[in-house]
Amino acid sequence: MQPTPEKYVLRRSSARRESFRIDYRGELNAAQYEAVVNSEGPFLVVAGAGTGKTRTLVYRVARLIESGIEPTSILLLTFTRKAAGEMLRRASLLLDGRCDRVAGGTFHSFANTTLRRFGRNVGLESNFTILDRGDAEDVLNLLRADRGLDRKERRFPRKQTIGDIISAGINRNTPLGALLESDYPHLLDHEEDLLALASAYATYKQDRQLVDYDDLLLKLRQLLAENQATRQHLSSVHRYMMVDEYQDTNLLQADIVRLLASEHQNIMAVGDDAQSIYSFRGANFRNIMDFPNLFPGTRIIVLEENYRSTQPVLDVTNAIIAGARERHTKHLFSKRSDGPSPLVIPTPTEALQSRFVCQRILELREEGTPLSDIAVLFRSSFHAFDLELELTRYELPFVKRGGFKFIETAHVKDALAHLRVINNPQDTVSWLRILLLLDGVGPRASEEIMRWIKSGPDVAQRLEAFPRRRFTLALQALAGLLRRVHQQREPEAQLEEILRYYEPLLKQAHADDYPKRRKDLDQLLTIAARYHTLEALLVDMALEPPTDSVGEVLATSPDEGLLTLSTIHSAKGLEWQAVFIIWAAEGRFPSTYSMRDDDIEEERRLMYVAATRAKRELYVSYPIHIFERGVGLVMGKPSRFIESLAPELLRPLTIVEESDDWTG
DNA sequence: ATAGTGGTAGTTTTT
DNA sequence: CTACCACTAT
Repeated sequence: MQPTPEKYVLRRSSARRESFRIDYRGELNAAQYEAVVNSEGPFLVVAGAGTGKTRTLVYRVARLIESGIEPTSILLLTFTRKAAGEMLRRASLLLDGRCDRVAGGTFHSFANTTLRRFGRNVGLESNFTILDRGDAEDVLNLLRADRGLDRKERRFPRKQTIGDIISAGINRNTPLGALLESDYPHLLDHEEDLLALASAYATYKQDRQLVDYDDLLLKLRQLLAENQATRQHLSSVHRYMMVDEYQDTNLLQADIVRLLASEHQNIMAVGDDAQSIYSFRGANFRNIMDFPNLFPGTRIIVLEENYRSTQPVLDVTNAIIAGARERHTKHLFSKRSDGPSPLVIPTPTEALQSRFVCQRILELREEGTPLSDIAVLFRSSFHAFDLELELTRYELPFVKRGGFKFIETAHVKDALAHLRVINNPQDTVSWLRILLLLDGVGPRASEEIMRWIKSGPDVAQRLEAFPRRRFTLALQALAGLLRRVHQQREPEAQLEEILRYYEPLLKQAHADDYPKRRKDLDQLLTIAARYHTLEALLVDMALEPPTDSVGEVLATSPDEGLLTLSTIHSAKGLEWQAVFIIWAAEGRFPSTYSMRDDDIEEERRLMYVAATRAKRELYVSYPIHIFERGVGLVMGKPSRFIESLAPELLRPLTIVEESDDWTG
């Protein structure tokens, strides 16, 4: 063991300290200030909802740069890339354009760029392909069939379940056997097959330069753990690290953080245990409390003054979280005491719930709240279907975030598959998609063709030379396409070639709804036009696919901003003047699928996240009569999270329909 | 080996 | 409602 030399830190002279352009002391409260001006060593900032967490991070970035630190040596890991971009944009406004040069993004996007550069050390070429969840399931399905597991007497779990299990094992750092015992005891019979399948899956990907979401993190950790030189290099490059939303990171991500900070320990984690809502991705709200164990000597800063919401709103959110089984760490308070009482609105039916929301939004707009400052939040994407129709009738323009992803529709995946094999000819997942589109080609023939093209360098040439006459015409057309695409430089032009080839196939397969699908492809073309390399396009489609879908009335009123409809998960970190939470009914929220103890606790935190999005007005509604498919009309019960709240906190509002006759 | 049909079970949240 | 399975006809 080498003795580590003791360090003596030279402080910046006070003359230098006076020269900061930003008045940090004046613009931040004491706790925020402490988090902003301390740059050396590990910090944990426990920041309640609306306590200026983002503000703190933004000012800290500015402060670091103003202190003379190279922007590129700062790494800001956030939950979405959008969040990182937003923060850096704000920092740039605050200070100057240097802030744009800060490295920022999600764990996954950071892993992606790092592995493209240094992945060779863990067996990855720079052109690896990222599999999304659907692709991963396709592979699992294939392997399951190969092993005859689909034909067993005792039914083997569905591909989605298999994917869940394998992914959970990785993200929770738990061996499959233990995981089955604790979470899937009914599948213990299949333990051996599942283990074999998991390892076959890993080999399959490794052999073809395929990487799923979990692999991005797994390989990055492996790289950092096994390759000392790379770890030291990366750690020295990223001398100042910040991790946002730490409560939603998992053990694998914690490992990565620990390794990345190994050279300097300059790491600030920011989060709120009460807002941990991603356990299905392996996050555990206790992880954030483990941070000081990961980094001995961690200083903890707690932000408790809420700047977002009025006290009446906070009283409700505090009451919601007070019902949690485990105590959380903070009690929020606000200086904004004025404001209307939050309301709970039982509506006779779902249709009336939608009408109530629309009508109240119209009133809010007349009272001067722009649509862009109003949001409707829900547990699950489909809860908003009825409301979407009603909003269209009321001509209220909206964006919907979360839920449906056009990237996952079959036709978009088909088109992208053609681009993907250009980038990585070993991408058999995409080859399979492409080949199955051809007339008379099924799984067997695809398999044969893929084997055939693998054994030669020029794919197009091999396709044309495939010996079975039956497929010659189709394969020649495909080969021609590949050649034309290769001649194009811009992703947009490449995609145009592909669509010219793919359109007839699409028309044939989906004669009925062809126009609708064609519109999605036009959308894809518009997106592709924003990119100048194929790789960048494909990476973004995998890691940050477009999730906003815009309501149809958009065209009529582009200027006045859009109302936001959002799942609560996608609303994380955002805020609005007025927030509606719909479908706050037992069975929907909490969802029927989340009735186990741990799950219920997370559902409660989810309700907390939803309610804390509101600055001033909060409306919680649920239908009394619910039409349940297959069952008929049932009585809706208010969500347990709001039912127990005192009427002084959450004032009940009764819906009365205007009667038709005016006689009386 | 593939394509088409008919019946049935499952139906959240996201990188 | 749709994705998935089993089955049948080509």
